[in-house]
Amino acid sequence: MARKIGSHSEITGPRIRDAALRLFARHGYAAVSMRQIAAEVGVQAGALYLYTTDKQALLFDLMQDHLENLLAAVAALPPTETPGAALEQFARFHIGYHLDRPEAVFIAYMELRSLSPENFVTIESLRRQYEDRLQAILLAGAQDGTFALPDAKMATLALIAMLTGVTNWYREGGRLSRADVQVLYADMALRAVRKPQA
Amino acid sequence: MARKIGSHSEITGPRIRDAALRLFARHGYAAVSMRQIAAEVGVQAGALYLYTTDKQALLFDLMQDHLENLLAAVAALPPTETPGAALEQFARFHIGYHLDRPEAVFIAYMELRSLSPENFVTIESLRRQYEDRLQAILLAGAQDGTFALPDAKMATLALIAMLTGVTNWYREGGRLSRADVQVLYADMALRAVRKPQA
DNA sequence: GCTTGAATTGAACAGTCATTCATATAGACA
DNA sequence: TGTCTATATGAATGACTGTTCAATTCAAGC
Repeated sequence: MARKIGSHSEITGPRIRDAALRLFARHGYAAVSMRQIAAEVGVQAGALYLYTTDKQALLFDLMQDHLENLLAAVAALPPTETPGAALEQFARFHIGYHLDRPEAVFIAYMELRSLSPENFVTIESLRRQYEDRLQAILLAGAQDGTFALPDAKMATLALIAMLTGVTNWYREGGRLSRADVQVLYADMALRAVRKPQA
Repeated sequence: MARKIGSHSEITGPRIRDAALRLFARHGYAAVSMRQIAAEVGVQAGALYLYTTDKQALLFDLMQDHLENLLAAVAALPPTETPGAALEQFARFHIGYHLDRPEAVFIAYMELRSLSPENFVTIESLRRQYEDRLQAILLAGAQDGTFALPDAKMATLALIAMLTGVTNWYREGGRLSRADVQVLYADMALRAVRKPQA
């Protein structure tokens, strides 16, 4: 059989990426075979190679797309008046964006070790760009006295770890709503770095 | 060749577990073959099966041992006077213990999905027992007014994610010493949950 | 109706996988 | 010195791996 009705490149391509995203997130890159991905799409394994050069490229493209979208989204946030407001905005954005894409987030943080060395460099640089946005907020707040930070880099990584951790347990329809979680995490983040009242 | 000088069960067994721990942490359970583990130990793949029933049991035993040791260690901490002191002690313990065993920690948090369903239940229960210790501290502090916690369970998970994140970036001999990191993280954890001065 | 070409198949390739087992070895004990 | 046995080998098993490619199918354009 060849081209079926409604089964063109524009459809199969995204479906392959969707399936790979889901399977990589659930079982891990190494544990997923090209045949499994193909089966999920309803296609033979050979057909995947019309849409990706190899398995590694499939992973890399997923991670790169995710991080570039993340960077574009954070860059499009409206300007804020104070470092405190900026941190709150960042925390809420981070939580919201990550809760919308748990699989992509999971892969981007967990499958770094599955990348080839060259691909790792590229992805790591994107990830650092994102971290730098938070770090800039923290540094601005340290300068104007809003925040008390013995070490800005460490605080950045600590906050990102805390905020990203939400994807480990949050379940739609659970006890807490998305808005609840956004408010509570933003609040914890602020308290963790804000200078105590003198 | 058979038994070499100084190569008995009591030596080979631990060496296999060490090699598996290191390789699983670096490349992931699915990406590591029994032959790689055997090669690391300097033995043929078949010999591994004198020490483990299969690859899954190897992973499970590593995780179970780690978590049981962790629980025993946290249970042996000296008693504290106040919830604030307890949280500080817990944070410092968590950081210190985890920095000492980055590989075991990494595996215990990352390879949950590689466990068989029955094994997952066992490991998940151990993990929850540990989280419950932190949650008990937070609840005690909420009760006596030390902490301000809209949601204790969420705060527990947020703090653990933050504290555990240290293993992602800490490197021996880097800019910050272990003691630095312990102090700074404990401080951030306390500030994140302590009731603001009225 | 015929040709073109994109989309897909399905078989094949050369490895690697976890696991098993008959066989061999060497240290311990008699 | 000879036997026993824990320890290990290395070959074999059958299944699965990522990837390639000639052959096939079918929708669209003339």
